[in-house]
Amino acid sequence: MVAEPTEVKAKALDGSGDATACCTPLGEAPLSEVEAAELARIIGALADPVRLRLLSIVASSPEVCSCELEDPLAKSQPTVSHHTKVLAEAGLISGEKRGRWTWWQANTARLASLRKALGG
Amino acid sequence: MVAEPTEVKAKALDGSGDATACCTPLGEAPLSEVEAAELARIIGALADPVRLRLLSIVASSPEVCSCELEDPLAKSQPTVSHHTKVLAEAGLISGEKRGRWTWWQANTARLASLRKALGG
DNA sequence: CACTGACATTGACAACCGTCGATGAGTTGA
DNA sequence: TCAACTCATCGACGGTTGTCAATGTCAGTG
Repeated sequence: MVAEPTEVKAKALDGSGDATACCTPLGEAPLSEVEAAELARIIGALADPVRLRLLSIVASSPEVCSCELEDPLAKSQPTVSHHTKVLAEAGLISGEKRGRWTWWQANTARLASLRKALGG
Repeated sequence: MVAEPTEVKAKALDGSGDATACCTPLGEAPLSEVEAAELARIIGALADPVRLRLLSIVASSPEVCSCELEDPLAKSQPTVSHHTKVLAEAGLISGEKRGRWTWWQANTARLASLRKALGG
C-alpha cells in the first residue's frame, strides 16, 4: 500500500505564511523592531555554512531527498534533519513526505522576497 | 588642531577586501565549504535584529554618527560599538573617524553582491 | 595641562546554537 | 507479522553570541 503525500511545515512570517517580503527594503527607512525581529529570524536560518550548502544543493536540483544530503554535507542524520527543519520553518525550503522519503525543494519566491528586503 | 580622517576596518572576504560577490549564486550550483563559510560569515552579521535596525538606519541616511544610534536602538554604548564593528568587519558599513566622532555609511555595493549570492 | 566628550576594548555572565548518540514514529517489502 | 529502512525528536554537551559595567584611548577645549 502506498501512502498519500504529506505536506511538511512552514511557519508564519507575515501572518499569512506565504512567501512575500516581510519588511520595508533596507535603505528606504529604518526597520521597526517587529520587522527587524522577523527578518532576523529568516536571515538567521541562512547564517550557517551547513544550511547554506544544504540550500544550495536543494536549489540546484528540482527535488532532493533527505538521504541525499547526509553524504555531501558530511553531517549526521539528526543534524541534517535539524537543518532542514530550520530552513523549512523559515520558509526557504518545503518538504513533502512520500513513502519513506522526504523530498525537499527550494522556495525561490521566498528567497526573492528576502533579496527585496535586502534592498533589491 | 584637527586630526586627519581615519579609515575604519573592513575585513577580507574574497581576498582583496572589495565588495564583489563571494560565491556562486544559490541555485546555480552547490556551494563549496569555503564559499559557504565566507557567505555565512557575512549573512551572520545580518542575523540580528539590532544590527538589522542599525544598518537600516545607516542606509537610510548618507552618514550617521555612532552617537545617533544609541537612542533609537535603545542599547548601551558598548553594545552599539560592538554591532558597528561586526557590520564593518562584514563589509556592510564603513566608518570614518573625524575628530571625536565616527561616521558610518552603508556599503550598498556589498549589499548588492550579497543579494546576487542569494540568487539575484 | 587638566578636563570633558566620543568611542573602543575588556571581562563576565546568561542565553542561544550546532552537533551527535539514542530512541521513537511511520512506511515498505518479504 | 516482522525486519529493515527513512526520518523526526529528545537529551546532553561544548562553543558561540548579545549584553552591559568598568576601563582605556584619543581628540578637542578652556
